[in-house]
Amino acid sequence: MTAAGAASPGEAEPPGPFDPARLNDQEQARLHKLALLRKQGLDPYPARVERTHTIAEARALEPGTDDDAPQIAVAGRIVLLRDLGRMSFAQLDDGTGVIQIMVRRNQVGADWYREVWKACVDLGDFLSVRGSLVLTRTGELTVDAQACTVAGKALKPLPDKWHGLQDPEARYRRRYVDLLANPEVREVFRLRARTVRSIRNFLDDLGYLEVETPVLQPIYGGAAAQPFTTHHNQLHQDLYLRISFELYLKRLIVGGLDRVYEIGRDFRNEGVSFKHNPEFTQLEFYEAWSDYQGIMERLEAMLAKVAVDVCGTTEVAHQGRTVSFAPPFERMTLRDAILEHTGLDIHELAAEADLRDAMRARGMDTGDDPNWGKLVDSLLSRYVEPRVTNPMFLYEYPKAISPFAKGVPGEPRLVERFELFAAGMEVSNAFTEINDPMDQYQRFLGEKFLREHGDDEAHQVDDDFVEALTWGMPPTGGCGVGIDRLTMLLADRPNIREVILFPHLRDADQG
RNA sequence: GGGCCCCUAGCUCAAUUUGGCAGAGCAACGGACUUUUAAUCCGUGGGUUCUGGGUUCGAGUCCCAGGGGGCUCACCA
Repeated sequence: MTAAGAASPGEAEPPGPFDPARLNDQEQARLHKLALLRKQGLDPYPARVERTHTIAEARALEPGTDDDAPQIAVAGRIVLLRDLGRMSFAQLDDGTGVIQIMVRRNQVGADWYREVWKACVDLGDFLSVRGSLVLTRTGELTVDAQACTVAGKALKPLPDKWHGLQDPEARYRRRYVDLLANPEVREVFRLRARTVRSIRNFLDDLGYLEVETPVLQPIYGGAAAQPFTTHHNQLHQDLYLRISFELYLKRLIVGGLDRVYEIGRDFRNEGVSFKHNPEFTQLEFYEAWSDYQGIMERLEAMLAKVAVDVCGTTEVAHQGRTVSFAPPFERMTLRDAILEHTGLDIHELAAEADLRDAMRARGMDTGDDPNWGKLVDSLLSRYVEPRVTNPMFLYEYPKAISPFAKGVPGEPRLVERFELFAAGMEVSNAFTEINDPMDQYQRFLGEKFLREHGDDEAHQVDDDFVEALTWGMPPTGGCGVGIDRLTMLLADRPNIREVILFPHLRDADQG
């Protein structure tokens, strides 16, 4: 860091976070112990300490007695501490596991035991312990300490050792406390990482190329959503944070990269809910010489493999239900699904006024939906989506809400598109991509019309993308998958904030 | 954004129904204990009851306003 005294801190320095007046009794006690360690010439924050084995490695060793016991050094955070006269038991956690240590006065020396161990070491501190790996009388694998070193003093008390940290707000705002106090939370994020790795392996093995496309975009598109806006000062250019990768990935298909995918962050300037965070992680993959049927099979195979890689089975427990990722997934047209759940036939009710009247006649709220497509979308998300448990493909979508999907031959109102639903959520959205530049241009004009008539999620015209298509694009299928939601499913979490390390929250400042 | 619920010690929670000394467990501090397993036992300290107003002799509790969070509806993926 900066040279000491560079800013000439004097007595006028504000007290800061270590002002005893701002600390509770426990924090003051720890601060005092920190000073006590230093007074004894011990560094509470050494750069390195002895460690021969991770705790997981140590647990795999065969313990001994006396002379034949393995001599090891482990290190970790003290998560449990029991004093027992002139000895103590503690448990260390290093992220690979937990192991018990035994600190005996006769072994470590009476002075050290009294002046350091009893006087300065707290629950929550990091510690390095060298000693023999033995079994205690009750058969617990234990490091019988010969020597200990404080490896990182904690100045805050640990949350309740039994209940951990429960308050959701505290858990999200200080995720590090959540992670250190609630080991099962660490597992969620390990599972999330395995999920992403499994997806990468699946696509890589199929010859897909992983790419990265711009997050800052002059024209946003590829989904129906409101963007975050930002500005490039030097270039005097307004920019948007991407709401999807779609239009850039398809430019790569034009360029001859026949199988591409990207895993990254999308940003949508909209409400938050149990399944919505303003920034979220999306997978999009595009495959030339495929179509929405081919993509359906790809996705089915991918999710079945991911479920097995991550959960060891295709039958995944989620919130008291079982979600089966065993292929083939159920397939149903969107029309049939809506018909089944609402009794409304969107093919018959093909005019906005007719559909709106029919919905109102059934007491359904059609409030803010500005057009026919949005009404269909409402029926789907309100009456179909919540009722789907096992993965189900709904296919053949209205052209009116699908500006990038190719039309179904002979069905002027339908496009070759599907969405995958599971556990009451939309998990994926895919279609046969439009490769006819004139068709795409007409779709953009249609979006422009909607935009001018009150649909502020309708697309901007992206002339540059249309031009890309004029250079020729092969028949292509493409797909987007919500990684956070998939993780919710696989990790059996009820809420997207449980699978995002630092979910978005309001400012904590008080007014 | 709407509706409902919540915010009390470092943590987990009581006390709110019916306004009357703000409590327990863990953690901390002092003590006992050399094989514990959420160790046990004895003792001690610890509070801006989210914030600001109001009603009242008296407010954690009732009323108003604000902040944050949760659930839910709307919207989106």
